[in-house]
Amino acid sequence: MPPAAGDREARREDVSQAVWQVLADKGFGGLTLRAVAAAMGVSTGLLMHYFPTKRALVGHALDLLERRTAARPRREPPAAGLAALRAALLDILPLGPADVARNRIWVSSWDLALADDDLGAGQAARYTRLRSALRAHLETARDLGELPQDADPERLAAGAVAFTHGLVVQALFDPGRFPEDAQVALLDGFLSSIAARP
Amino acid sequence: MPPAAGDREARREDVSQAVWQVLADKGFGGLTLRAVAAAMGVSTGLLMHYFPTKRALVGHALDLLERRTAARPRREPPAAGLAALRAALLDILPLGPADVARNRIWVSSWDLALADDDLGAGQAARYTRLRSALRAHLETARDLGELPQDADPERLAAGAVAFTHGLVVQALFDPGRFPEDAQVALLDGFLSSIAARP
DNA sequence: AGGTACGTAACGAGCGTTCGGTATGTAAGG
DNA sequence: CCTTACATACCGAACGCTCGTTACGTACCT
Repeated sequence: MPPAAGDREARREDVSQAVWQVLADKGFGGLTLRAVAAAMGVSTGLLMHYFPTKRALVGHALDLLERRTAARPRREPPAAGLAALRAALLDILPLGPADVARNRIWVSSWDLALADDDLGAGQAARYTRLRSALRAHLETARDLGELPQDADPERLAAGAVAFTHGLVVQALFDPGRFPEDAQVALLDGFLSSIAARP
Repeated sequence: MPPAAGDREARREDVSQAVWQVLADKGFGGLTLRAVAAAMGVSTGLLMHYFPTKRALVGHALDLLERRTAARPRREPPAAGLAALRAALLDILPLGPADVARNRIWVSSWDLALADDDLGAGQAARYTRLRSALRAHLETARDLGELPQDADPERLAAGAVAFTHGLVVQALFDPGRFPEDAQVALLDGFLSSIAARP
């Protein structure tokens, strides 16, 4: 049996965490193997021991970030429909330091994703998945009478994604102007604007 | 008198255009002086003749892109208020190839801007300027009765910027799913959702 | 013993930048 | 009008550095 067998995947996760740290700090322009190794206090040789190439190392870090994001603790939706949509969107916004770092990494990755067909397709697929998850909440909301009966859930889902991610970008660049309560107020304003009015 | 005096700034613009071309094609990760020189069919020596450093070259290209964007021909607002807001937002969306390239460059620049304090502050200032331009239209719209009387123009401006730029990002990654008419339909849906209802 | 887990050192490529050289033009001197 | 002087415009090669990657050595575990 190889020594410390089960640790191998754990080490790869450690490396990915260091990648996240460097990315959140310096962006993709400053992401070098030496910087990642320095962030871990190890040598670049270790990195190449666990990943065949830099691309694989970055790919694993982004994949793992997505899986961790999907599996992270979420807000309990207090009710179905619009309340659940609100909870899902609040989970996206950069309201805490961890969310800021996560969003920063995704926004930074767009430069690479727009130039690399594979990564670009992955990003597009992520958006499609997000829209269909939100669409479920919007369909429920419509059936509950929280939306106009003629509302188009797919279009509203795309709009909700647009609004939320556009807010993410503004908040990342100007956190002073978009503190937690300002982001929540903007989101609530958007949600009440799409809601059916009495 | 120096020979061909007035041409100097024109050459710097030529270089900046080549920078745009490389950025739209390969992103910041592929932006090298050799790539820019190759796109112009000149040597890297020429680039250093007109710019002291790569950072200055990139800075000039982004500055010039912003000025060109501000001075580009715009849609005639058919009326004041919401119609003017609609025209302004349509001018932002990637509805044609030129707008796609321009937006692609800005989105790509976010990786650099999030890591560089100067560029980040510039991006934040751009957002502030855009919001206040849109706020003017929203104030007019409110005064015209197109919005609820208690509408908050600054908050709505931030929301409109968020919606529009979030849509830009989705459209860049999935142009097949967001053709021109889909983007316009989404925008019109957003605008009618914030409008006062009869 | 032998395979795993590293560290250390080095390689070749590509980067931003520097340097010397050449061509071209204007400006001044005779 | 021709010559000299000098700045500008640009090229091609090269420098020093950093990058991703490779090769090799060593310690440890089984």
